Amino acid sequence: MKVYNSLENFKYLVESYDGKLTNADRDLISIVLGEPSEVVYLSSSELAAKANVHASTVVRLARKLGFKGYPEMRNSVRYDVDQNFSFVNINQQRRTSISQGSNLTSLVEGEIAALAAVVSSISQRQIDDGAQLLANADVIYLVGRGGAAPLIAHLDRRLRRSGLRVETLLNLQRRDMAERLINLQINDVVISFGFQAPISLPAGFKALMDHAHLIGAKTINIGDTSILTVRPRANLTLSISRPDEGAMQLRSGAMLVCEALAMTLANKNPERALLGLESLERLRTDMQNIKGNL
Amino acid sequence: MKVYNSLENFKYLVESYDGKLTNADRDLISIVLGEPSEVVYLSSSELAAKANVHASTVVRLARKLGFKGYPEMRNSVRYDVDQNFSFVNINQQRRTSISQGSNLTSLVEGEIAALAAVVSSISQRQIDDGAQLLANADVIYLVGRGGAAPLIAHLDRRLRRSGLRVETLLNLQRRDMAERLINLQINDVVISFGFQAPISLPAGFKALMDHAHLIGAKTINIGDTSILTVRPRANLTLSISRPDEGAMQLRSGAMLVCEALAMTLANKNPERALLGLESLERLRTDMQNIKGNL
DNA sequence: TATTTTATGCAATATATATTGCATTATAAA
DNA sequence: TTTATAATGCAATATATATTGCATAAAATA
Repeated sequence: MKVYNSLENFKYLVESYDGKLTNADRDLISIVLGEPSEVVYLSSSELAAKANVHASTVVRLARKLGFKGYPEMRNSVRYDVDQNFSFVNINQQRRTSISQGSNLTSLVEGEIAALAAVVSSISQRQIDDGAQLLANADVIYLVGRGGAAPLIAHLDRRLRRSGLRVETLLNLQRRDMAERLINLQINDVVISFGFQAPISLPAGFKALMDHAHLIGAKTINIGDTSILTVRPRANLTLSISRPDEGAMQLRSGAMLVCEALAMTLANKNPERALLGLESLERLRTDMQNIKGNL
Repeated sequence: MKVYNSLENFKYLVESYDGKLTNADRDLISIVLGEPSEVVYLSSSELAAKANVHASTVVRLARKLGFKGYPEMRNSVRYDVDQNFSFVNINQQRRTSISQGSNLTSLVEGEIAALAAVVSSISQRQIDDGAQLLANADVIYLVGRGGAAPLIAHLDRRLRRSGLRVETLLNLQRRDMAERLINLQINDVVISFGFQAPISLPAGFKALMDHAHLIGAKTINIGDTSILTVRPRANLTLSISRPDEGAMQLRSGAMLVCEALAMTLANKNPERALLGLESLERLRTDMQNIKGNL
């Protein structure tokens, strides 16, 4: 994208324009300055209509102000508008720095932007729905491949502590997967993770989903935006979009969504969670009496 | 301007689309969802170029999703973008969800604060030092208990891809730990994780450190601020402080530090990293020839 | 593997957008 | 008011963007 310097700022150009500006020009300018975020989407004739002038006048104004034509003027306005939204700015900064070495600061900035993006891609409602599914679950299966391992490790631990029964199916091949899913029941839930689908979906994903649907077990898909495109669909799909899709190995956004699920769930039935912790404690003590630290 | 109802939300349309979405579609969709505020300004062919597909594919995707053509789809995205980036909306979401259990937005805010804190608790210098230690390593041992599992899973994967030999020692008891560490050599590195020390240190942590120092292996400790208090000290200690110390289960900050280490390392000896990826690729192919998807 | 079905890129075409010459109208100066 | 000057709209043209039929390539299926 072309980088405009401050001298190309639309308002500045109008202010410092030396020649005469007609009434038609004034009308146009006041529309551009008054509702720039609308104008960025308008064609020359649309803008002209808004000001009750002819498209050619729009083009001529752009010329007057030093642009090559109307599209160039509109780009300038677009740039001005985008500047006002700091989000966009952060994203740009990150993209440029990501290509270089590691650099802790830029990494932090990037992840912060990724987390900020979570709010716009997932709604609280979806989290609540997910937690409800889990709350009713008998056994929860966590299915995924390599990149999802940290997510699965985290969710596994959190769910167990909430007193739930969890089975993790990590990096399994089709046949092993089938073997492990043979006991899938109607009240179970399958959470599968996938990034950059269809590359990193669990092996035999389609069969897995079909089987779950047949049995009547609920399914949840968690991943980046590519998870939206896989079929058959899960009962609930949580897709986390991030600005630099694919570039980054970290799944901070997805991790956070998992945590939100776990937290909401723990809040939902605190008795069960307490029970889970108690039995964990008991188990610990018992183990300790047998041998050393757990 | 046309008012779109929620049913026209781009993401919703993708999610609820019944037919098949191809890889080209996926690429396009992930660009649209990943950087919507760029996409709103793009023509069909510009968007196509970004996804390395042909403009016609863009038009056809728009049709698939129920739009009359590309311009209509772009309008929908424009509407989505305008909605999401308006501060009003964000505030609304916060207000409605704050009354309920977990609250995604506040979770996001908390994690963002935690990440921001990383920069002030860890220096680039420490990351570089850590990467240097790892670069010289023969075998890298990752040692930790429950809460560190996601961190270890992530680092394990990343380091292997950089062509390093990794041993993970997760949730082991003293005797098993001893067994696994019997081969520790002078050129090896032990990374141990601990949070809320001394509670969640690996079992037999002290013995582990003593042994490593005796052998001459390097040691790195990663954890929250409590890791600073354990003795004996590691050669390098990376302690990540977070504002709400202890309250949170997520180790986003620590995860980020691990990623920074991995990235710096990968940058340090790209040849080795390439080698790692190559042999991974070869292994994959070989496995595939034997049976199904890996 | 062979065969069918589906998706894709290319190139031709259609449509939308932008620009310009010219006639007309509005504005400014005498 | 008259005349000169400039601005505007109109319609023609140029350019950019979008769409579609068709041949080929890729994927799914048998």
